[in-house]
Amino acid sequence: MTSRTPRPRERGIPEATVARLPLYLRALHGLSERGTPTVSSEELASVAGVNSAKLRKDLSHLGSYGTRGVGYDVEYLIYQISRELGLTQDWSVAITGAGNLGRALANYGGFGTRGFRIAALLDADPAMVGHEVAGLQVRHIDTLEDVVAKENVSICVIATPAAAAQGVCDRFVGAGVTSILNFAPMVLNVPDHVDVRKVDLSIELQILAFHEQRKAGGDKGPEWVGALDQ
Amino acid sequence: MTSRTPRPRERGIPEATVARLPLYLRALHGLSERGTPTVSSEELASVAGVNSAKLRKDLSHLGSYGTRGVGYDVEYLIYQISRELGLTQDWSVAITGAGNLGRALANYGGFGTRGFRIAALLDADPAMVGHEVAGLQVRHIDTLEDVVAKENVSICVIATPAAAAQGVCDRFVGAGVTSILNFAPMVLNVPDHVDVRKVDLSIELQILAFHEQRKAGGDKGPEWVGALDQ
DNA sequence: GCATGTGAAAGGTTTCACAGCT
DNA sequence: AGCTGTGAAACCTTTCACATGC
Repeated sequence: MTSRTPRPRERGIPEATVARLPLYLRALHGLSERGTPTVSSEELASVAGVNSAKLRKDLSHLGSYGTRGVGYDVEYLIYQISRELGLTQDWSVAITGAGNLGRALANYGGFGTRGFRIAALLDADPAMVGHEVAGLQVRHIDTLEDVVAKENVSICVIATPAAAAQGVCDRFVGAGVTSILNFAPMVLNVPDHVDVRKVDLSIELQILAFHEQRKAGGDKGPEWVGALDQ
Repeated sequence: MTSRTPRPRERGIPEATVARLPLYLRALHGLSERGTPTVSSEELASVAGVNSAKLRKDLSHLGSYGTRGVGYDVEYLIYQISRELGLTQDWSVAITGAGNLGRALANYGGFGTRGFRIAALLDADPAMVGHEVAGLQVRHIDTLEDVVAKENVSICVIATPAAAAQGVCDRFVGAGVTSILNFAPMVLNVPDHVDVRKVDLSIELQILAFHEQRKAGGDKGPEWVGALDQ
């Protein structure tokens, strides 16, 4: 606990901003492919689905990369955001669970592109081992520590059944992995220095159900709950 | 449209709270299965992975469902949260895209359980139509409007390639759907009264990469502060 | 005694509106 | 003129700490 932060005066980019940078990056790649040289905060914000004040404030945390009266240079901004996110290097990712979801993730195109490399797809089922998925041979979970060490894995994806998730997580953490993306519907227990992000389908559905119920119930006069920024 | 059960504070549950209610619900179901009759905010918070002050504040927005000096009745709280989230009724869900991801979602157990029913799995590929996935026959996307009307679909899941997502989205919105869960890596354009939530793998990875870079980039000091708290 | 429920404080995020630069 | 970058205001979320009630 007590993370004192003695002095590391890192450039503190707000979490909310970090979470939106990938969105801007994607929008910029789209503009880049269309050959657009510069873009205003208004245009970029519109493509990314946020408002322009928020976009400008977000970008201001990275530095002054725009030109007043003109806008932002698309390629330059792509580079700066990529660098900030750590995408100018490649990250090795190990996926655990070669079921429907694991295979879907392995096949996901955007996965293997810029910044990430799938180092391995692991599964506990011997019958699954050796099968080829997305150009990778499924390896047995027993090789986890080997894979992490040899492939220099620093990010892992857990796509196992809930019952197996904590065990797999512990092994990854023991092997030195400090970033985990968890698709299993459960809360993972990890030491403080490990980052966990979770993606939970049923939670998303339940949140939608809540708002849907509000709309259907439409009693008094409170206006729409409306879709906020995506 | 008739008399409703008067609720203490039906109005204005904060978004942040709504997003955590499913977490509490899952923790409570776990306790319920183990036969636990009551639980304190401290215990429940620990299982759900939040701190107790936050949990109490969250629950206070639903009403006063605890007993001072004792805690919360597990079954009663499950009911109250379920009702608040709109899970005491069943919601029909249509999934579009019978690729790897769509099949993974259709097979996802927690999906078909409490509160949600998969009404249809749609795909644009004629070769895919008719195949059985998770006890459902894949139907052609042309039947979208039919399915929404006949099955009373109010929530849809988009698991198509990015290029097809906006078109599918427009058709769902045109058919009257007002809640969308989007897995395609793009920003959907919808009218204000439609709710969109997005799940984006590459965004999650990029956020992890950002933090991973921070860890690696800081001074070399191994700040293994490994406090197994919580 | 003990744990909830809640004002108040602290911290974070979004929006506003305009100064400042091109 | 046009658009960025940014203090300040408004708003939202989390945490604190303790009065309240079983």
